[in-house]
Amino acid sequence: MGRRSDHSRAELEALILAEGHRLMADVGFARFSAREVAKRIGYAVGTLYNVFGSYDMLLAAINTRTFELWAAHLEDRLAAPSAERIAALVEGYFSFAADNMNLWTAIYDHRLPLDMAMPEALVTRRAALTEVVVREVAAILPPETKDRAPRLARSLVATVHGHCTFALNGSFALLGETAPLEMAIARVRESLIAAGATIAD
Amino acid sequence: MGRRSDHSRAELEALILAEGHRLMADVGFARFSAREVAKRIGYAVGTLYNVFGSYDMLLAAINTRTFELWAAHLEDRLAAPSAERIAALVEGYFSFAADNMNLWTAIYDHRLPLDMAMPEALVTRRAALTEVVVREVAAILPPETKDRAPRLARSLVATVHGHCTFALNGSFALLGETAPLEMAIARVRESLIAAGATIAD
DNA sequence: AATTTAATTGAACGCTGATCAATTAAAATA
DNA sequence: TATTTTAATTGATCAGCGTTCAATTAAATT
Repeated sequence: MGRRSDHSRAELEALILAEGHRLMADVGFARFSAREVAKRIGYAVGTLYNVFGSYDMLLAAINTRTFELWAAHLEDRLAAPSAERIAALVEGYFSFAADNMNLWTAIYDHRLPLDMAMPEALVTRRAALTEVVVREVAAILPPETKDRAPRLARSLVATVHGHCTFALNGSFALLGETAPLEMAIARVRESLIAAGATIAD
Repeated sequence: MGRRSDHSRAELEALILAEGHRLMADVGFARFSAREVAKRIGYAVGTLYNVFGSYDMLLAAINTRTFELWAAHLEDRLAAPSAERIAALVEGYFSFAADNMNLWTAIYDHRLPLDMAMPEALVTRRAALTEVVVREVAAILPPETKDRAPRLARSLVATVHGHCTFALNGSFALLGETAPLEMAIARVRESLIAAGATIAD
């Protein structure tokens, strides 16, 4: 068939994704552009559209990759926890966001058009992040209430997300708060203890 | 002086702000443009730049107005609370965001360049929102711990913000959560009770 | 009436996402 | 090998964006 480059379709997709992810990390959502990705990999803009279909789908793919790196980061922290596991989880949430601000921010900056659904495959890959938290929450809930872990875990992720957002966008600093991470950990502990969890320290 | 329109400088600023706010509500952050605002009020683009200095400052002004409407909405809910006051506050946070999605979202979509500080006047006006929450939290804390109200209030706002974000961006729905508001209220109550607050219901 | 002053303009610049007829080269066929 | 078919790739083109600033306009001053 008429391909004329060194790359198979799958390789090309991976190439675009890798360079797109790099560009997003470098310049952030507002300055990201498909043209710049194309220029950096030596292809024309049209090729990116052929491979990903639209700008939105390219962004969705890039952000999904970020989700996966984020989940891996959490697992890293849990593999050699420097604190109690729940605190390590919250710290991992924060440190990934802080160390990858542009990537992390892009996840929430990008919204698909209302008439455009996230492909099932991407949904599944993104869900892995929450699943780590569900597992850890279930592990410390009393056996008879473990079925509450999914809902509680999602709610705690939301709690941490809010604190992380305000920490990184400067809202906390503006209001004089100097220890957002400690605040987030405290709120999560309170809710877990209210749910009957047993936490060390 | 050489003004040639019907509007004083202050009136023109108010006109741009009003129309800009309307456009933001209509089309959202991604489709908002200074050119479209100019077209709608019958001025040239350059005039908006003369009045606001930059696109960023126009957006900051529009979002500050949204903050004020939001705070007013909270006070409305508190004036005739349909539930216990803290629950009414959380409900007010959610309902403003849900009823003004484009405006609410724009607050967090827009970030000033790192080398550009938010004007002090705007910071002050935005802070009014948090002050409502600080006041309500202080009112239910034991007298001897009222000095903890500011930090705790900010943290609870972050908690609610996270839940509201996930509720509106579809994260909760995607994970099967159907009652984000109730979740947020539960988390806030747990933290307030842990801090020794007395809450009705 | 002539001059000064300041508000307002809008063409120009370099960028964006998106499209799609034209081009290219590999694969299939004769 | 020569021809035809097929599909990957291109990039000019379009409409739009934020931003600038010399030129224009009209009000205020002299």
